[in-house]
Amino acid sequence: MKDDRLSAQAPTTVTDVLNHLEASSLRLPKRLKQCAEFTRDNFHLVAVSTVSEMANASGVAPSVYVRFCQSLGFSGYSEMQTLFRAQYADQRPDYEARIAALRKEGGVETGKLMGDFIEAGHKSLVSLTNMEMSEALDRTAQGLSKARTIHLVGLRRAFCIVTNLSYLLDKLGVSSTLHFGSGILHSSNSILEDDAMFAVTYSPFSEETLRFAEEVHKKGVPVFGLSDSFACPLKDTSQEMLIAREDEVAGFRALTASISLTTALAVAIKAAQKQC
Amino acid sequence: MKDDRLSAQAPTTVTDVLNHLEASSLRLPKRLKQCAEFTRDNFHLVAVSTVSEMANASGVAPSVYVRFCQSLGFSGYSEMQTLFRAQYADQRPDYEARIAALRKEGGVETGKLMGDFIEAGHKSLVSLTNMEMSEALDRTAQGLSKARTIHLVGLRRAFCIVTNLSYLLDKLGVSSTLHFGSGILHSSNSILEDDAMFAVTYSPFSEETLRFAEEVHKKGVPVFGLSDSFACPLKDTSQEMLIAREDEVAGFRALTASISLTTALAVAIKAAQKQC
DNA sequence: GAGTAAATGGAATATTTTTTCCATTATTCG
DNA sequence: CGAATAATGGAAAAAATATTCCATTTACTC
Repeated sequence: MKDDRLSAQAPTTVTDVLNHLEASSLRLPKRLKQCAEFTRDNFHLVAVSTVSEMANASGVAPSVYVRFCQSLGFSGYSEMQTLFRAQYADQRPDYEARIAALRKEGGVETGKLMGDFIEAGHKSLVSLTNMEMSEALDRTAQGLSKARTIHLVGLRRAFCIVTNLSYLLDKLGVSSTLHFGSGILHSSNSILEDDAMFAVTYSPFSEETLRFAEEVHKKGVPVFGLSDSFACPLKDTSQEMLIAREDEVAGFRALTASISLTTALAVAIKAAQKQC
Repeated sequence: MKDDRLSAQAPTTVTDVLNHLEASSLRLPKRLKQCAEFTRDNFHLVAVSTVSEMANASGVAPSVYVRFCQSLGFSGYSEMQTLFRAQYADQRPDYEARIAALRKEGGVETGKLMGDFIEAGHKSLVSLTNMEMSEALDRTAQGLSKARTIHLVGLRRAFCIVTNLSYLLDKLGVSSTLHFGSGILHSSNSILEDDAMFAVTYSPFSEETLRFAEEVHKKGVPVFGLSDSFACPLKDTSQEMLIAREDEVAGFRALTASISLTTALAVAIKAAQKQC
């Protein structure tokens, strides 16, 4: 608004928009400021909301929200929304065009790669969204919260997940033990009856993890599992099974859904402990 | 279509829809099958696309796509889209209502928690989407691909990320060393001039990681950094800096964006090596 | 404190999007 | 092979959504 040269041309990336909001929100009039603040804090809603929804949520009239978009340099809400929607779409024509330059300079088309992984991440998160999993997470948290110590097991790809869980539980003051390295099976003596186990394994499932879980299960210790598929044999030894289906890019799967799920799990365990 | 009782009432979760698609897609007529298949593979697009877009992408007329939605039990496309959009929105009225039951039974409101982390995940991924980061990732991959061995450093929260990267690089046949535990500083003798370092630290930044990176940098070894903020002191010692801003839920941050970014990085490094 | 400029909200309009309808084409079954 | 049923695509109608316009309010300047 202050600088017409800047606002005359629309931002070309989401980050541009956010930076712009950060910079200009101070000297904006009341209602436009409300738009700027709400949008800054909830920018992920632009792609899936109508102007009216954004305007209501910001506490302003739809016409004001449109004017807000225009003050950012867009022709209106639709144009801004298109930018925010672009990242979800397979076809990113604009994006592709801009990447072309990179490719010519001998780049490895990394931009496309990152876009693909981001898209896969969104997909993984969407498929994580469902009631049954919420309820399973709740029961898992309840079960694990009763344990004296939670034994964390996961090898190879899954190791990163239990590593993260171990850090979080430690920070939250929940007692846990991280099992790793070869010969984890031999450590089953250290697991007592009032403990619990959280085992993670992805397809192709780790024999070692499965056998460890089985052994512990036979001792009467409750086992809780996380995997990427319902076909995981952990379901036979687990009291409760969490599934995080991860979308793949060129044969590689980022653990996006798993890390969100287990972070939520850590907080839920703590919450469940507090309640007792 | 075959069973009117089933299709008469709309699915209430995204997973319901996907399961339904899985089950019924075989015996569907040609065009509806196209809709089912495209939607199954690209369900994340429903929230951000118009019928025409979905129809075009499926290779059918808009009217056919609407009929497809109706065959799933929805009144039309709009109703189906509302379901897919719900998970992005702060206000999940329907969802909340269903969770209420859980809460009463003494649950810890875990369902809400998981929803919050999923939403935060989407947000983190959205803010990761921008050109500059794509280009920085590309340069980082190029730089690291030239190293004899990549030294991975990250403590506490960041450890999970380097752990994952270590696994991926190993699987890809790229030489790397994972540094961990106390006294990592002493291991700097093992880092040679034609190596490179990838250091990860999140706010509040780990002194140990920063000093390690600095020391290695002084030896003339290229350092590449990943953090959650531009304020990270790693930028002074790093040749290139990657930023993954993570959204928080109740003071906790899931490493959603970081894990997507580093998974893409691993693949990009391999791609860069192949090219030389 | 009056006059001017900017900001605002609601209503009217324009545009886009969804949905229904129907004529045409394909498929199934006798 | 022909009749009946189902499926399809295009176009018209309906609905929802975005945008503009303007009267009113608010803030600022002198």
